[in-house]
Amino acid sequence: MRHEAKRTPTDAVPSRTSMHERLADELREMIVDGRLAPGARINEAEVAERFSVSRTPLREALKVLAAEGMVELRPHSGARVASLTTADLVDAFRVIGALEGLAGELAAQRITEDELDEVRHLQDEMNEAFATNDLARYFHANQATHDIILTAARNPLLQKQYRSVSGLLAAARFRANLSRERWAHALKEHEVILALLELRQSAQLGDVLRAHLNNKLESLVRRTEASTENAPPGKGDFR
Amino acid sequence: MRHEAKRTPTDAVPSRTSMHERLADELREMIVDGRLAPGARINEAEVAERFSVSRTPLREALKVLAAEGMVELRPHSGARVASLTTADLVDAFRVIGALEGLAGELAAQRITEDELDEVRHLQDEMNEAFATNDLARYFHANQATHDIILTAARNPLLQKQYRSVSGLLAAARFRANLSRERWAHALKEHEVILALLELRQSAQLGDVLRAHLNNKLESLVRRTEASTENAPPGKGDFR
DNA sequence: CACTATCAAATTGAATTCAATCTGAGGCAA
DNA sequence: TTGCCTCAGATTGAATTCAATTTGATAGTG
Repeated sequence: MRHEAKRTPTDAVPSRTSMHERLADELREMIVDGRLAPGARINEAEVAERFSVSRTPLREALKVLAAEGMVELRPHSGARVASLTTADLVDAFRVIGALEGLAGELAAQRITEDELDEVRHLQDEMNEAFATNDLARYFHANQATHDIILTAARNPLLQKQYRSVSGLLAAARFRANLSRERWAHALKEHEVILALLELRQSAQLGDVLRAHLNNKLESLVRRTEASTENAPPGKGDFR
Repeated sequence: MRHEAKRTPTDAVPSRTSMHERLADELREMIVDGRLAPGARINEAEVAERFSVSRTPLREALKVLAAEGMVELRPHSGARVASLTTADLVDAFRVIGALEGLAGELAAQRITEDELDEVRHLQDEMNEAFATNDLARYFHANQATHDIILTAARNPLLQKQYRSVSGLLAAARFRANLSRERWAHALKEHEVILALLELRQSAQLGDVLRAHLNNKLESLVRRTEASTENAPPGKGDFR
């Protein structure tokens, strides 16, 4: 029955998502993009004040982030942005590898022609980035590619798990600073990935993606075993 | 008989873990073992009353469980125990497969002799269970085996992710009711698993475990495509 | 000087209170 | 009857309040 549509005052009305969810999203973003550094203390009163909410929904958000591993909660002490040890990083890489392998297997079966086109385009972009030595652009196109694969897998749970772990890695400010050599190698790997997607070789793509991530891991380990760098504590604190 | 000077120790002592954590654990357990059925409504006041706490920590626990996918929160309506569609089940199985494959790869490299002994013992137990047609005992030994593998992988993040997804499956009351034939097949697979663990064939074990899970998935799909069974709503509600 | 004990201020944990929204039973008109 | 409307009670969402614990500064002691 058609009744006169109610007004939907989009900005006067309390958003349709709950407070704690928006807070969790916002904080997660701040952690992932580095505005909140690993180890940084999170003072409930301060953050609540900054977001103009009470501590109640903020604490709910912190609990969720703690469950995701983004923050550490110590009883009666506060919440801190999680700071991963090198071992944690390696663990996370392995899990990401397994998940990305599965994503590849599924994507090879399910990717659409449109999505394949996007991947091809991103492939070109990565090559250009390599030619012009534009690392940032390469990283961007690289991540976009993996994102398409993840989407093409059509498995929401996989997406959630992947993004969760990938967020942890991003928060750790891990940056695979490529040698020119490894960069070229990665490009080759991406060619294979695209080819296998086009050929819809599910199992092989899974293997290649697992290997791809393993390579990244190896280079990470090699780099880290020399320099044990820690994020300067207190940086990015809320106070 | 002496009168108790204090309340029962269990609820008087300020436990080391926070309230919301214990609540989340308790509720998760209730969901996983079926005391709370999929789709069951969770009334905050009732549950809070039952656990003798205020709604505040309970709501925190519910948020965490929602993030894990164990409950669904609808704004201003209540929380319900998540009820997975068949598609969700398939998705979860695939993710579990990927994670278990990784666990196998790592376990093959890291399992201790003691742990191997445990696996051997459980192997015997599974065989006996098969001989005596004791399904419950088989399931138990089977899960214990996978648990050892997961432990032997020495990757806490992997463990967390695995348990999270595996909890979802358990909550869905999925039960691989084995035909005698598939049961025998599964036993064979377990022999291979043990052998590869002993031989420390990492990659092969990964493949076998992924295949093992895929087989389970296939049998699930085959069974489900005939009968679309839904849990009776309202069963196991808190009210 | 190093080390410990102490205690007020700061901070977190949880209960209570208040506000917003939903649900469902009954009334009413077609 | 059937369908819609209304409104009170139930329920959830968030703020506030109160209690418990930690922290850090300070003073005292060997």
